[in-house]
Amino acid sequence: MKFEAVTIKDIAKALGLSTSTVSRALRDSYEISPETKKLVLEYAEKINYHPNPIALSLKERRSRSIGVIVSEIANSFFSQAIDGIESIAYKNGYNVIISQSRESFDREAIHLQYLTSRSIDGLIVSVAAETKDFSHFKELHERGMPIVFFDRIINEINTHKVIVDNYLGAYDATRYLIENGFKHIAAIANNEILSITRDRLAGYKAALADHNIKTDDSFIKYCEHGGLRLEEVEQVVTELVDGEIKPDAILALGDKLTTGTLRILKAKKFNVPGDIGLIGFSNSETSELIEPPLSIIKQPAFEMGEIATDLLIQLIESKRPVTSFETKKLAPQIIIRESAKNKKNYVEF
Amino acid sequence: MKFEAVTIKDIAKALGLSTSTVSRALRDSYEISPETKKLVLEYAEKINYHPNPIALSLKERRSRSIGVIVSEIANSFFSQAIDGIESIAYKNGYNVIISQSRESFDREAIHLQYLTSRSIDGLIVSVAAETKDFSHFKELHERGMPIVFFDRIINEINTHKVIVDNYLGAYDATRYLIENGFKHIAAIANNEILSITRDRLAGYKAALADHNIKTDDSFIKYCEHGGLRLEEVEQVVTELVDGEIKPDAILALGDKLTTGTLRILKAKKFNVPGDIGLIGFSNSETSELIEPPLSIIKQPAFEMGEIATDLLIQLIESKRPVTSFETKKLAPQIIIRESAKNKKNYVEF
DNA sequence: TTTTTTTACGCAATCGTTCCCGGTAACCGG
DNA sequence: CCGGTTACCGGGAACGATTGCGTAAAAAAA
Repeated sequence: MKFEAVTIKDIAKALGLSTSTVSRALRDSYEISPETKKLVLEYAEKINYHPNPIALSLKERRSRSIGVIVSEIANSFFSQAIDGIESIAYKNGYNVIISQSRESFDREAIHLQYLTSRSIDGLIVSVAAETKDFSHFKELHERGMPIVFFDRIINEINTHKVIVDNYLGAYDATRYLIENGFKHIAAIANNEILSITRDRLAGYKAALADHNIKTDDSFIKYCEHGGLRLEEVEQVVTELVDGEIKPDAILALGDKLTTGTLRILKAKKFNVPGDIGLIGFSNSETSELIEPPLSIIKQPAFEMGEIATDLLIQLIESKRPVTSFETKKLAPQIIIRESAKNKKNYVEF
Repeated sequence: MKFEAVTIKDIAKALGLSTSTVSRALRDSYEISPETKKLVLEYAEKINYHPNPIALSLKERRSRSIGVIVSEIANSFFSQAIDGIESIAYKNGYNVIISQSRESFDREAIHLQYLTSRSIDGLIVSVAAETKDFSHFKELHERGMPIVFFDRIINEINTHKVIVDNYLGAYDATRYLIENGFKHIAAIANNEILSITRDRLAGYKAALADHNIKTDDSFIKYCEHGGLRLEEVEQVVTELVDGEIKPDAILALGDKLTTGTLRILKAKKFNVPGDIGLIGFSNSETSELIEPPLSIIKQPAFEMGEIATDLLIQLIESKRPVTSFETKKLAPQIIIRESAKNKKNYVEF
């Protein structure tokens, strides 16, 4: 399984030069005569020479590759974000190594270990739903690994972060529901410890409070694995609709939770929004094709990936240690469709 | 931005041994005494030594990474396939470098160039819709690069391939439509040159022929970019519904085409399946939530990714040149829902 | 005790590049 | 003609790991 072999040595030998000269000629050094440069360049072109990136990595002690850890690739939000990551990385000559935690702490730790042992230059992470202990990230960060968090961030680690205004997204969505006549609004959230859960629930509660609605803790449900398993969504939805006070609307605080909730509501033969209104965070490409057309809080996933990667590459390529970090907060996009419209305003598609 | 530095030399120095001895001790060579081994192993463990994969790659002339080229990551089919690829690659200690052609021939060629210059050990490809000239793949393959094609394959190159039975999928879907009373079935396909287009259209035509329905060429429409741009879908759908004979059902032969067609039909206020029935290839996670619940021909994307990766790794790690190749053909899954049900059998969800 | 065989380790080359030192011309001013 | 630039180029040591070969000391055989 040999594959090509043309190295700087081959050029040197063929042209009767030393490897140093060839190397310098290729890098356009001033101490090489124009004629020699031309000679080398032309010959290199002719035999289709390409510098061996592995040898370069070894020499420069950098791999020009960045690691990415997300919960799952086959999720609209993350695949769009990866799209953004990949595009910026490519522009800067980096490649991207992706791994999936599937919301599991153990898998996350293993992949983290694996990635660092593969000598990556930096890391982009959206933490797993299960993760409550951040010491593995912390230790790595303290040892000097550039890390950028996005979406699900960690306050305990001081580095660049990229998020949407989760508070605002949840606040506005909740406000919309209230202003459209929904009175009993339940929330289905991810794991309680997650940054996005905290921020989004805060927005939800604030909107209720601002409209003089008392927050009912039994109206807030958590899914440990972020709805990765439909059973947990079924569990909490069942609890909600079987409770003494049935909600008339649900705010779903995660991609999988939004479609999952709709799935369960449909299975239980509830009319949405007739019986229960629904709005949720989602980056699904087909949200408007869904029945009923889904009201969503959409994150600029592609852009988030781009920004995170830009920040990471800045970190990696910075000459002196970076001490001041920023948290980029982008605006979510709220799209109201039938699933969150009040019965009296409801129009058939 | 220094990050760790513990090498075999550090161990050697600390223990007063030579690097060769340390290396051999770590690899459990028989020529090292048990005591020395223990010493080295324990110290390595203590200072958290990990072999530098880049140095290894240089020495062994292999990078343990595989390249993947797909049209876009943020597409259910491909993200599921990548999921499968990633899982097998990870199990075998490979990492995966992903790039997107976005159906463009030029981007595909550039990425191919980039990937090979990054010294990958092998390649998994689903070719871009635009690609009519396969010489870049051919040349690479002839120079010894292991390649596995999946989904959109190239007959001209003799290597492992992984596909679904596209003929069967299209045949059965068409047959279903016919048997349910649809008479004028149009097909919307990808670029004409694509393997999946050829196979799927062949299945479509065969089903029509087997039911004594004449194939009408004006009923077959092509989208150069596989529906990546909604305009091209709009264009062909418009042509179909404005034609002298309006189809009463549409078979969409690609992920983006299926949802795209539905989008356009809805925009044009057509009732599906009342006015026009619809079935298509799709791996969308939300197909049953869509209005109307979408009938789909689903590919085992994850499994395809797994198999392709398995085959590729076999190729890479084979001692002697592989000369006999196989084309794995998996069964598509046909899921019939309301969008393809005849009016008279149609039941409201 | 001497010779042979093991045992256990070190030296140095290698993978493809870069880059620090030199070194050798040619050239120039005085 | 000589010292000093300048322009060009080569040698060889890295980067981190593996590995063939050589060899000292210890163990076994004679």
